[in-house]
Amino acid sequence: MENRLDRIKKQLHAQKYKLTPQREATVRVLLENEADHLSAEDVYLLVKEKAPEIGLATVYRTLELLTELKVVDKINFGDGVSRYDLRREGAEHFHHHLVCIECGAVDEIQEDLLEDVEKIVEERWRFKIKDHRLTFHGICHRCQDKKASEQKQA
Amino acid sequence: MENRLDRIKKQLHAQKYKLTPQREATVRVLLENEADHLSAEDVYLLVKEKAPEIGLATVYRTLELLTELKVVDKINFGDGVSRYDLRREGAEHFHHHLVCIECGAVDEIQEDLLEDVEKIVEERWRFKIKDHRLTFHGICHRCQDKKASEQKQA
DNA sequence: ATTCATGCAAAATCTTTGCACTGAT
DNA sequence: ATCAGTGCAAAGATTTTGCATGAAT
Repeated sequence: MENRLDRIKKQLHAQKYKLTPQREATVRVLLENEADHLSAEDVYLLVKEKAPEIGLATVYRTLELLTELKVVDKINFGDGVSRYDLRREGAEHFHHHLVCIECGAVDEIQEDLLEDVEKIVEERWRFKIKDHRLTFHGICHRCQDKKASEQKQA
Repeated sequence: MENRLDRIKKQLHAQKYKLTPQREATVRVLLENEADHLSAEDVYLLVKEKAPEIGLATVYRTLELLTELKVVDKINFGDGVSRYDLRREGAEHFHHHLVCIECGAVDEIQEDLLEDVEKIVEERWRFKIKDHRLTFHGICHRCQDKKASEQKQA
């Protein structure tokens, strides 16, 4: 964990930004909640637990900065808010998401899976791909199981 | 064009909704600007040209209704606004988008391309896919050409 | 009459901005 | 002394909601 924080610190320094206590607290929250997909408000509340003096605007500014540096990716699942997701280290591309329309859970797919598709798109549409967003909406395995056992009950 | 309007009318009636003049004007705007990716505000301004008495709230309510009926898809390219995109008739899945980070143009890919990927996701993650969103961010062929000719100039 | 839909304005959200202030170089 | 970074409050932008009115059955 410390390693990743240090690495992020270096990324900031490389662009002449400082890792202030507020920024560090924000990054720590992101690292500690990597599996979640926190909104700015979510991050704010979590940071506030450890550093109560921080302002929401600072969180927004930090998240914007981290997005610029590609430390996090800003995503939108269609509810009204932006969410922030840490990039995995060494990940070439942004990972994909599975959004469950029953329970709202968001699972991640780290595998690329799009290599072939991207090759086709680059060739056939002559489009130079820099980034992508892929989200599937459907029913997660947990909700499928739950339904199946409910069927059995009846 | 009339055919599609009629078909949408039937979809509304099937769910006990009426195609009011305001809704019809909104649908017409969507049909006439199918290539674009209009925000609610965009739609509102275009509808207003033909039916100046319409209110913005009605446009929002109509777009929400059309989204529910899967006549349009609501998408978000990361700027702060939702955009509304007509589903192609007979299209099994929502189409994909190419967003140019230079000029902002949004091109569409009607081809599915994801069949193999979806099969893998359904099997390996046991996720029942109902819908998807795939957007590539990069440089469109027009901007690539522009850059190339500028290079030649210099 | 009843019901659904509308227009308008107000409210609710989410996000950004202005500004005075602080802290590190 | 400078300058990036911060907190707070205000402003902005987008979207939703309440309510009186209007249209259609």
